[in-house]
Amino acid sequence: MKRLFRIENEAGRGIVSDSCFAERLGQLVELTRSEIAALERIEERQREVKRGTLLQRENDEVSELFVLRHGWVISYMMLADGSRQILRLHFPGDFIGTASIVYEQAPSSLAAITDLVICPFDKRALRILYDEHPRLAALIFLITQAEHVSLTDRLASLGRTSAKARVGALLLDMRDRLRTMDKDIVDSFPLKLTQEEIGDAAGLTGVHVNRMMRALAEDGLIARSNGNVTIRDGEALAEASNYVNRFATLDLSWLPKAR
Amino acid sequence: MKRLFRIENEAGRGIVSDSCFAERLGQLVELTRSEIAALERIEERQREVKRGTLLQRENDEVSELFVLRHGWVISYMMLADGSRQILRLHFPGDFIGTASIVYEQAPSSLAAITDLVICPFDKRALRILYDEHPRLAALIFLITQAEHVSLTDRLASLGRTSAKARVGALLLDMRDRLRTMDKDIVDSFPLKLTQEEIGDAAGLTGVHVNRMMRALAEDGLIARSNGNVTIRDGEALAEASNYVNRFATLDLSWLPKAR
DNA sequence: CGTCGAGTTGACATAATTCAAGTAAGGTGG
DNA sequence: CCACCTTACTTGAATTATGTCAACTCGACG
Repeated sequence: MKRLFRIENEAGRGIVSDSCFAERLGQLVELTRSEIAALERIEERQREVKRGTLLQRENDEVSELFVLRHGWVISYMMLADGSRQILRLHFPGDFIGTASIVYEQAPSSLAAITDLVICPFDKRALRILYDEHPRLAALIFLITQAEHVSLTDRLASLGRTSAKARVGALLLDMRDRLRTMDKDIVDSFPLKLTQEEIGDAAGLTGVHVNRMMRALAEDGLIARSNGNVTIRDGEALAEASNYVNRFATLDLSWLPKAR
Repeated sequence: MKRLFRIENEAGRGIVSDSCFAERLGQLVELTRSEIAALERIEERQREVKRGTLLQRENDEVSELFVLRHGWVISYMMLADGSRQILRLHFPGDFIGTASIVYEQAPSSLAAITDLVICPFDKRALRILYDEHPRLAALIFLITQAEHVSLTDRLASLGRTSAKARVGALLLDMRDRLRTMDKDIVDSFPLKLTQEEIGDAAGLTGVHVNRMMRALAEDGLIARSNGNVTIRDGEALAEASNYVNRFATLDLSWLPKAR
């Protein structure tokens, strides 16, 4: 039997239902029974995906978006000269593929960095939410707006900060976002990306990422050991990297009433 | 008497009502009478703003968003070292300040590059749209998603393209976006930004922007005369700058029915 | 007529890339 | 279980793109 009501677990999060969407949206507000039922109805069966798989290819037709349940995903664009820009790292709980809501052809590719579990959702189902569960539609809007602001921070990072700062900001962002879903993570986490991938995210070469991570380690700001990164002085690193954690305070006050 | 029905004017756009919002959303779909009435009800009186005014200051409390009716606005962030990243240029028809929907404190500043006319709108009114006019809420979502994809293109531009390409892409973006609202603009437009401002948008210094614009002119891709820019070979410039016009095709098929 | 902001240009400094070579680590087949 | 192969990481030297600093021009404006 599905658990339909919010239960506080040790992490302080509500476990709401088997639905990924309900799980994600339930982090922000307490969902009603009818909202949960609606989400379960429109959600397709969850799918397992092997590491390295391309979930979505740039310019291909798409009509699905996903909630990522387990694993890491990157979204990226390829440029004419063969270089790659990683637009976003996606962690468990994230909405992915939301750009396909607006375009029939995907503006970016999505690739599985690790084995995944994803929950697909046809974008046409959004209409049902807008018609019958306005609060859920508003929550999805709200999440995508927070993503927007986060992207804005990255733009400033690439446009106006040093290589060292860009790498530092990326690491802090990873730590904070992983921590929201997994309270076991405090300051250490497995860095599942290659240095080249970090470079493609930060607008640098892999070689230079290597030097910058070394430099950060020498400064005592981070430590590395067999694939794990530890933030040793988060305050100083945030200061040096111009990093702000945007996850603190979302304004939910304007949301419509639940139905 | 207000004109409530869509009328095709010489530019092929529907003139819908005195409401800025209705005007903007009416570009995408044919609005119903009740939708227009709802927009007019929640929209505050339009406001004139002098060039140079700060509409919104980073970290200040905000609860309004705007539609820009006339003039140019920039949104930007300041970094700790005093450098500035311009996040977005805003032209007539744009929604501005949408990030404040999610946060109580503004994540970025908004400044008037020219004299403006803006139409303010309290974010709490969004609730009314979600409750009573789902299609309008969905349209706003759709517009912000298109903005998101556009930001994504800029990220790739800053992260992975040369200074010349960044300046080229910025100029093409300006041309295309100005053209959507003003059909008189074909390939020439007044460049109301200083070279330093262009630099702050492209992640470059003003001095280097100067050199790159000169280089683009020498290549025959653009021409400049007393504050105006002309795109002389848009195809070649787009090619060289890795620029794609994303305005072509928004997918409206999933929108809920009008009320 | 003088001042001020913006654009222009040159010389020099520096950050990041490129190229190249070598090392460590993990996975696979015999 | 070892030998091999591949992939990622590391490091140095040379190169290039972009930034910095400083001086000069030009036009707008009071």
